[in-house]
Amino acid sequence: MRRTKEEAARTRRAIMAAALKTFSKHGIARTTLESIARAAGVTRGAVYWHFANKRALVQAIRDDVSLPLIDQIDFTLLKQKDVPPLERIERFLVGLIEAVEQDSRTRVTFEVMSFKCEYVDDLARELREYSRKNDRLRETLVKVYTEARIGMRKGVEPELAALETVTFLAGLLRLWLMDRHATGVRGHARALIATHVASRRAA
Amino acid sequence: MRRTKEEAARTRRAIMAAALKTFSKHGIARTTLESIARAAGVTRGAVYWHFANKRALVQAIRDDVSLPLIDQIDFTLLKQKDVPPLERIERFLVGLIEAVEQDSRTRVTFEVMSFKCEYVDDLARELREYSRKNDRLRETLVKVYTEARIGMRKGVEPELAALETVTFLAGLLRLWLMDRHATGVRGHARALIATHVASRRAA
DNA sequence: GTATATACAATCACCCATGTATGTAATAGG
DNA sequence: CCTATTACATACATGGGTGATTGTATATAC
Repeated sequence: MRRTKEEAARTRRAIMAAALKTFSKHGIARTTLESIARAAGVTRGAVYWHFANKRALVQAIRDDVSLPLIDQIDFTLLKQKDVPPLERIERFLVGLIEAVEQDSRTRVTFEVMSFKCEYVDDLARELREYSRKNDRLRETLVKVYTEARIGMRKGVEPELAALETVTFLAGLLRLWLMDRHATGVRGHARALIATHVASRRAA
Repeated sequence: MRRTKEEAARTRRAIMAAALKTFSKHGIARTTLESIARAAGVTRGAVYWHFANKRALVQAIRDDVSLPLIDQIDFTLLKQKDVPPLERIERFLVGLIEAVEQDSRTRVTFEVMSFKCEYVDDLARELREYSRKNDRLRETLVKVYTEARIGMRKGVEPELAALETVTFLAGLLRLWLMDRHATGVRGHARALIATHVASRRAA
């Protein structure tokens, strides 16, 4: 029963959505392609048609949220020259939190990648990529902090400040995702970000 | 061939060591009890004798490093009343980094728990426990920061400062563990910690 | 209009991990 | 010195997932 190209694209998205949901419930490793297919209302044949294997599926889901996010990051940090640099950094951090707050697909994908994924064998390279992304972000932040140096406290080196912001972001995202009942970081994310950025500002 | 109690304890430790090594290579999910047994020079019978199943093994490995670490934390932060509070916090952070730097068992265990473990089904409670540990650490830090208030910059609330330190620590550990080739955070951990604590100090 | 590629479904063969049950030798306890 | 328990090894039963193959109806291209 061959479907229209449009219908095929829809089943592809349905498989990805079902996979994400199942990954979130049972983790990537314990999720079988059969269960994904069932959740998507298709058979394993369809899954294997659209994706070579589970790893390719994971990759597709991952890219689906991370690629547009990266574009947005570069835009916020580098292109908005009319916004003062420190405020650009604050907006960037707030923007990321808002992304996971508002878009459930982004949030759940991050949850899966953070807590329900074993970075091993073939997936180990994903971790290295993540590391490189962090490094590129750090370099970008160095530029922005250098640009902002006039309004910053003395003794704050752009390199260290950038590294600390990357560190802060990594921890913030992790704790935000872990705080399911909003008793900890979730309620204070914006205040935390404000404090973090404010600690660079000159008095 | 029944062994002495001492020998039995040794095989138990050998199994845990072999398991940790294999978990680190292939992740928890893809590691079979058979491969652990082989790596430890025993059979699956021995593994099942000492541990009910894989989950119990993971739990044992985890507790083996985290329990003594927690004791040390409380001591450093609360008992050392002769050390000024902000310095206690710095020592605490440095102490954790030194623990993962110097003890390979601690380091690899953290690596496995951070990047090679899916927190799902039965293991989901481990994540909640980790969350609670973070929360207790936050409360402890609130006390220390309150004690340190005299020497701190104005406008720095103990609650937010504590939350930010927990956030910083989570990110620091994660990035430190990810930085396998010591090109990023690993070389600057102490400087980062110093900067973080310094950002609370009054000028 | 027909051929071919598409978008799946259905079936098959295989391996592999788990849990449990049983065997066994030595040791610790009395 | 004797017995029950310990500390494993060995053997067995079972289920479940994967990848590949085959089948098939229908778009789509020509």
